[in-house]
Amino acid sequence: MTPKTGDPTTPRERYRSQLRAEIKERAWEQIATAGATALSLNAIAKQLGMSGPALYRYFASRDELITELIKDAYRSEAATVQSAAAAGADLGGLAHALRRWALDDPQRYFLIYGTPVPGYHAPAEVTTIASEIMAVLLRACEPLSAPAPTTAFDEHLADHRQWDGGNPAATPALRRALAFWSRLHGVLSLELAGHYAGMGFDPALLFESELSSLLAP
Amino acid sequence: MTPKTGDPTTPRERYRSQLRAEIKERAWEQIATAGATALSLNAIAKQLGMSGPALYRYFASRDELITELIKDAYRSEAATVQSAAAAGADLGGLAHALRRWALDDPQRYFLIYGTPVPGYHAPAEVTTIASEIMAVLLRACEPLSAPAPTTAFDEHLADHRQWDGGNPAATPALRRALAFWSRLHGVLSLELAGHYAGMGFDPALLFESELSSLLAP
DNA sequence: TGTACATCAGTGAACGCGCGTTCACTGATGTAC
DNA sequence: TGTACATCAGTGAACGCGCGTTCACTGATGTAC
Repeated sequence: MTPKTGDPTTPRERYRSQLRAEIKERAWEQIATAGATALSLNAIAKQLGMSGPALYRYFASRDELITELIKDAYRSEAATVQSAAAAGADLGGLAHALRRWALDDPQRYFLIYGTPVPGYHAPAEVTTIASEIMAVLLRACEPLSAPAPTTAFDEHLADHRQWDGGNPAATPALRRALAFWSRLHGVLSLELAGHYAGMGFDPALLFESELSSLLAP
Repeated sequence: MTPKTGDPTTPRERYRSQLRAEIKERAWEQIATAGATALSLNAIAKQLGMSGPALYRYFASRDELITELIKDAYRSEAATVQSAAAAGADLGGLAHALRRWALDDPQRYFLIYGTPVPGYHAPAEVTTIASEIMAVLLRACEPLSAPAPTTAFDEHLADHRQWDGGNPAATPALRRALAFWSRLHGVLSLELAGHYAGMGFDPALLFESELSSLLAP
């Protein structure tokens, strides 16, 4: 009957992880409102109706909180793409899932893909998750690979593929996955930052146009 | 002999604009080192060997300084693309010029294309410069437009082109310019933010690959 | 079931910091006669 | 050319602010016998 050590089901531990989650939620709200650099522990505490120092029971420092948020952002992106793939989505389906994920919370998107902070190094776990995401994209690219002429970039890739985790994919699939990833972020980052705003067309249609350029070249 | 009012050649005025320029230079150095949000007037003043309040002779506030830096960033991008075009560069030449411009100072790139600050609205001049840049890209796209089949996005663009300043370009050229712009920023933003870092291939070759996808589809 | 003790959440005061910005003032530079 | 005045750059003190973080402490919750 006695819970094992570390079992997260004792009342105290449930309360702890619940409050941790609540702190993160408020942090996301703040980031959405004023950007990640404006995130303040004291402000979060005030919103939760408690004093600033109380948060130190749950996060060792402001930096640890932000690191946790970054990890969560990566995890949610990975979960999005993985569950879409599990539901049988093809490359186009993944693209739409990723777009929805990005539009759902632009500041979460920018926490990963926005302006890098000089000197900041992401935790190791992030690299792992990023390559899991790439692996899903890569798998979705394989069935599309036609026997197209090999490019100079293909040859380069054949010699430099530290990133596919020993995936036996052909280099045309690698190239397509990289193009997919890049074009996707091209449209998304410009759209989310508002750079299409004055132009009057619907970014969704540009997204579709870029997507179709990837599905059958 | 008496200089006209506002003539920037009196010693005092030359000194003024020189010191303004020096302040901006230090500001760029700070941004490159610690990011734009860490920019501090007091720190700049200290680097220049003067007291903090002295800077208020040259900029009304921290916000005005940052706005000025953003404008300068846009101006330097426009100058880059315009002088390349004036030197006879085609679309590929413009792409390389833009890439060089971005790599030359990543934080300057991110000041324009990085994480947007919620609530911040760029000054009107910026919109003007942005559309000048697009106009150059558009002109470079026109000679490339083949009589390809019209897409759904083409039709949409035909009805929504507030952004080309009355340019009579055909919609295929518009579409190509938008794809060019988006793919360019896709590769550049991912590269400059270090997202290709763990992958081991040369981003320059991916850039070339993406570029060639635009030149002759 | 009740008592004695350990664990832990949260508080309030305090520290030191650096920030943007204002203000009255000094001293040098330029202008007018 | 020299004197009287206006302009303007830069200083140092000061204000108020909010930040992250530490520390000793209170009071509630859980644990052991």
